[in-house]
Amino acid sequence: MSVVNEHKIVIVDDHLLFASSLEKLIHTFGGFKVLYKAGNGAELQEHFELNKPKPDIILLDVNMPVMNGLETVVWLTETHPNIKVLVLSMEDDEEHILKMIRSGAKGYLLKDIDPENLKHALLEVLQKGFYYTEKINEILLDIVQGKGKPSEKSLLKENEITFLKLACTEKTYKEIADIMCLSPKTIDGYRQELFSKLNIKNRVGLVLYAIKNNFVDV
Amino acid sequence: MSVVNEHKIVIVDDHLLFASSLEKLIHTFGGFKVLYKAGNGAELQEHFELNKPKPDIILLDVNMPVMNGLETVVWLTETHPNIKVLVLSMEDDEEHILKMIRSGAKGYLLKDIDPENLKHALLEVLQKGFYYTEKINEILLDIVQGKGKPSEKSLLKENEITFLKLACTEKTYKEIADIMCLSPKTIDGYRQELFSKLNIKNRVGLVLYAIKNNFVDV
DNA sequence: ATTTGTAATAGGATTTTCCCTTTTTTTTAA
DNA sequence: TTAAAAAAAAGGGAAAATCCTATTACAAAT
Repeated sequence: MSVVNEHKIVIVDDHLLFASSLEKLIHTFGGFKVLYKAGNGAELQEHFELNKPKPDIILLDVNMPVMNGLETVVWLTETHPNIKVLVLSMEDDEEHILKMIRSGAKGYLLKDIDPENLKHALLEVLQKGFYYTEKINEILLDIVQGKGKPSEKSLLKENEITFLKLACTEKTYKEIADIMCLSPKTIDGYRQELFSKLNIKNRVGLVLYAIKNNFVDV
Repeated sequence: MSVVNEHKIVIVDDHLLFASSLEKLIHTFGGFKVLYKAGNGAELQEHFELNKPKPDIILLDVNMPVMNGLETVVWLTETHPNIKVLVLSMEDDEEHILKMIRSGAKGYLLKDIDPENLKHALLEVLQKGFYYTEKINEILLDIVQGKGKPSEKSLLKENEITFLKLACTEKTYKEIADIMCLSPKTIDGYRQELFSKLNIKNRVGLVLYAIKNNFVDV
């Protein structure tokens, strides 16, 4: 395979060891070349600003410091729509998957896949423009059919989510109201609404729910 | 390098993609051979029972299903003390690090290290029998010197831990008092003591602390 | 027997949370 | 533009949580 025909890949992952290892793996596939690696979205932007050659595919991690996967895919979709973004993640929940795909990711791969699977995904995304694993397809299908939890997150409104996140701190509701520039009474309303929606009794329930559903990190 | 002189490695990680990639990386080091990979401790045991050749070094992930890193390292230390276990983890908190090292791990590497660093670690562990990164060394030193939190868990008394766990439910303190067969005022005492010890302000802080420190599962 | 230390408990005040209902404001849609 | 819906805000009260300072019970040490 001549150099000009090699497909260009960039890896964005804060785990250097994984990124470097992955690079070696991809080289064994043949036909692919890893241009460079970036530790997060911000680093990727820096590379782009230096006018380095642009990749055909970006393999993107979700959990990263500074500029995470979601922010990165949003930025990429806006500025470089031709680059195919394949998300590489350990999270297999609908929340994450949906968010990334909605934001423009062309595929979502779990990190426990077979190497051959990755190779296949790379080829598919070049050929068809997208690639979803069976598992991801199932989840997507469930959602389309209204089964499953159609992104339970959509059950919550924007402000409710903001409140929910703040409720997972040691701030009082009054302080939360200040931060959100709303009346404490409005916050009390959100609280009540969430208790009812989520069928919980108190703020501890709120915190547990938020953590279980990845609204906040522990 | 002749085959007989190659150092034998086994990778235990549930992320097949990472394990496979890492294998390729290690092959580029030269002098090392990955015998096989296992998805968790139980799989590793199966391999061992088949009387396959034993590795010199095991690269071990912490978070795995079925049989996790800690259980695996405990088992390995008991049954195969000659095999050097290097932990590969994303968790950089003292809890995890200490637990693994106390259980017999010969080194603890974070997954964001440089590939050269891994090579160095592999060589060191063979030569010296152990390898700790600077960061890990610092943490260990802090603990030896009594600084840091020497396993904060011991800081909490039995009853305080019981209360802490119950505080992570939607029960009121009165209900918790009933469950523990103590006066609500005693519970209030535990509460106050924990707030002071852990430097937190309210029950949310209690819940967050308990989850972070694995007193409860989410 | 007395001191000492610790766990359990109490009193009492204040703040925060929680609950139910209603009103005002803003947005959306007809 | 007007009616309907949604979001924000409020009143008022009860329960729970928080805080600070004692006091009692009991075992260990002197």
